[in-house]
Amino acid sequence: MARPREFDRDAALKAATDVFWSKGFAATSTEDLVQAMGIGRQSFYNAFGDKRRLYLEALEAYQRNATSCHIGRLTTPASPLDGLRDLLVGLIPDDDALRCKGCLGAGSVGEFGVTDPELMEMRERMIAGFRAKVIERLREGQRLGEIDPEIDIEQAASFIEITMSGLQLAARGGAGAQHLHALAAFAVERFRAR
Amino acid sequence: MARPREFDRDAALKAATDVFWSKGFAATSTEDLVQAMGIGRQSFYNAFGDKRRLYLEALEAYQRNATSCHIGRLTTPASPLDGLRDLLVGLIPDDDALRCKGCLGAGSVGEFGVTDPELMEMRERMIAGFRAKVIERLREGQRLGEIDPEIDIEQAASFIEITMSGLQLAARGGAGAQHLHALAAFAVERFRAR
DNA sequence: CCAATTATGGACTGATCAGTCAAAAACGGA
DNA sequence: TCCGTTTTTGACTGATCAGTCCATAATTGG
Repeated sequence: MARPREFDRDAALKAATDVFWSKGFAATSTEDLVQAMGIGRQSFYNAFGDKRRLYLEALEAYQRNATSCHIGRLTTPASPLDGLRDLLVGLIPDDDALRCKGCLGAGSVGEFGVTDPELMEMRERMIAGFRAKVIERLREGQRLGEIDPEIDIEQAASFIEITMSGLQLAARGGAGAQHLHALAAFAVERFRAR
Repeated sequence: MARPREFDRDAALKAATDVFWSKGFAATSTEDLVQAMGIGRQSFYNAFGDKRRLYLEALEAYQRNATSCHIGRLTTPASPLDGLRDLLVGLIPDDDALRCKGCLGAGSVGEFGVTDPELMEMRERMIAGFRAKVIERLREGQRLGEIDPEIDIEQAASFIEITMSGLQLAARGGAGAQHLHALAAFAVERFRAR
């Protein structure tokens, strides 16, 4: 029907995601973006709307992928406690350049806080399914006697969430992989029944 | 000798701190700042250098004050575990508007990551004394039998640090005061000897 | 091969950015 | 009172911001 686009939309989105991930929304210019994406300015606006829409789309895709990876690590091991440990340890890449980018989702919370309703809605939507899986695994852990039976599951789930945030912010701040891996294991160990 | 300045430098710094705290560095314009500080543009540059220097000065004062408050709460109670709980619970203001600003220090880590050596140096300088106090209190807790003797103190201190970050990021994201207070208590309870 | 449609490249927009300049104003010391 | 020093005020700078316009190019269905 018409001229097809010359660039790979997904690849461009990925490139844009990396820029937002490293620099945040406000510090990223549209010039930064079109440069990194390797496309023209008009193609940018044609394909992605505007800077804000692109950010939302990048964040959504990032979160969807991240959540899926998290759930994979959480649910793969036979032992629930192992699953929780894999979840937390897996947040922290060994590669320095990657690790010190932190988490785009956490960055978004830090940058926008409660000021953007659309972002808050996205966060809630993304967290719900993940949290349910964590709760499931925690219950299983208690049933198997791995996890302290006196622990409140809902609170434990929230605790896992803030531990994830804390780890990711520490990673963004330059903390070492080994240190953070040990810390992740330490956190999970606090749940073990004795 | 010369014309004295008409505005209160400390008050202006406080006003600027609030803007950076709410909006972050990049999203704050110098116009925002002079507006909030209630001073003229040239007075701004005379008294504070430039936007970046002002940010550094605001962050330094903020951190110094915050750290001092943290140490106060940590060390006041007779029981080390109570001190640790007061430390974490005290991070979370009841006032919604204040709480959802989160922590300027955490915001700075999120915004700049490892990209700014001067900020990293400041972070390390600020954390050192505080961390020492936490370690002291943890040791005391173990000596008194309040804290699980099998816990590694260095890791526990790091764990307290990332829990603080996690709580503050959650607060910035809009989490409720009651919820976060309970979570703070939950985290400390993971240390208790049984 | 033409018409309709979409993509592309590059110039362009007004707004806002951080920071500066120059002149007037306000003070203390002589 | 007048001088030297600093603050204040408001206009101004070039750069960069996000986003648009338009002419040209490439494609497919008819």
